[in-house]
Amino acid sequence: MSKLRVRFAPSPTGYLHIGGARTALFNYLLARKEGGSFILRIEDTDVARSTQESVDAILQAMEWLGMQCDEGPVFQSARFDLYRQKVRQLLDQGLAYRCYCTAEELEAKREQALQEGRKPKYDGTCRALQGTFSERPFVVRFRAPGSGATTFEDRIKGPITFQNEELDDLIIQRSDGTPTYNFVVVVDDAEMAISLVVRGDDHINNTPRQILLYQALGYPVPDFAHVPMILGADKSRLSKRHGATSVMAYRDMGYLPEALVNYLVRLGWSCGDQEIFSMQELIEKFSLEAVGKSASVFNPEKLLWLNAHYIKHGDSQRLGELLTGHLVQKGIEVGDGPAPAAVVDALKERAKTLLEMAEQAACYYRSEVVFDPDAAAKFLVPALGSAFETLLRRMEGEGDWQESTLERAFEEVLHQTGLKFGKLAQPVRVALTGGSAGPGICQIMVLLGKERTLARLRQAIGMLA
RNA sequence: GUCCCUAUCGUCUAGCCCGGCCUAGGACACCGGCCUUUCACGCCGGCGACGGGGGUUCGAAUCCCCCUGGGGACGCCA
Repeated sequence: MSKLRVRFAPSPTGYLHIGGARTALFNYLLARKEGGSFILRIEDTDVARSTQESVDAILQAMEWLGMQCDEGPVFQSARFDLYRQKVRQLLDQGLAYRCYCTAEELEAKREQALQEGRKPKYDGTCRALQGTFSERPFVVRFRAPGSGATTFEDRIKGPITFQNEELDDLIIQRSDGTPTYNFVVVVDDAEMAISLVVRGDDHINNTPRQILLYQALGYPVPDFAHVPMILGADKSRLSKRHGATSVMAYRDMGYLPEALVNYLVRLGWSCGDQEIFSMQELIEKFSLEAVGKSASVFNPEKLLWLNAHYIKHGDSQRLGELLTGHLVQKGIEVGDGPAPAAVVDALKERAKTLLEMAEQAACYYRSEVVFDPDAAAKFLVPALGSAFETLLRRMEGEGDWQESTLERAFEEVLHQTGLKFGKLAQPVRVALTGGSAGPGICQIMVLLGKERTLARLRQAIGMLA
């Protein structure tokens, strides 16, 4: 059996979409599992809409997700000679013909057909034109068979058949001389020896036309696997109005790539009851046989849960570096504050995203405490004045600033003041962080360090008076 | 309108191919409880589905047909 060759072929007309990322992932996983090749091809035949920024954005997103390709990126815009030659070949063999109908005429016919309830396919006006030369601009159409049927065995959906009469003579070369998608995708997949095409199931309708083209060009037909779409909560095609659809937007919102990868692959694919998969495990366990046939709804809540899981179990050092990035984004310098990794250790249980964690972490780095008005009003009450004084004095004299020691010191203060733990801890938490939620009170003091802890205690005493 | 795909809890899904083990399993969310120094984490429990109708069969979530619902395509976009 020959080696598996798969590809991901995005068009550079925007950022990498969540759906595209999942398709790419399926391809990547298969290639790695089978020891095959994963090829990246940039489909930029629409010169007007393709941009370098989009190419960069796609590359960046793929790298972030951890997918590296074995070949490419191959740019279709650099292969126009090849396509032109193939168009020539079909023309010479009479398998394609020139069509002089204008875009306006076609549009009018299409609308009329749709209105009359007919299928809006090309009526074949220029099909029989022979040896007629005209100076008018023309497109090249593929001469599709008008009868018979085209069948293929989809690796996910099973056998699919189309009656050829449903297909029309599609345009393979535009009037400006550039080739169109359905043509180049066939030429490239064949020339690049792609053995399996894994793509979104919105391409199912294109498949029979493409198979006909493979045959006309004398190429072997590859296997196909059409992956179901991702829908929004209202079951319509996933779009911006359902939330972020850009892969990189998730990074900016504080998601970990492993969480997105895990979520995306599990969406439409499963392996028993297992929910958590590392990339390595996915490579071992992924298979097209276990991919579902129906579309699935994108569920942000579950992605969030996975993200929380990976934050909880991730390496603190690495997470600390990522957290620093988010802190800087918020205009907060980490310079003289606690080590980010230590902050991560204190907060990893209570943040679902790194962005959330950055918000919770801000108070350990800012020089000024930002008080939550409700919390301050409730806990920073005058009656606590003397207890705070006692605590301040005890802490001023503490030479061993670490959690276990501070806990003993705190206990002493409780004993002296006769207060229950919660009665003092909560107000102190507000004094130290500005809010009423967070890590253990002594853990906070350690993060803050002696100097800042004392300063904030003094500030609070000032507020109580 | 035509063609194609599809159909198990609100959502992701297991089971379906090889009918009985399914009084349909897991996960997210939600609700309740436990733990607790706050917020979380964690743990325990609960709620909750085979779209409808016909067949086939001793027996169907599982096989067949129809209907309905949902999605996609019908571009000189990809």
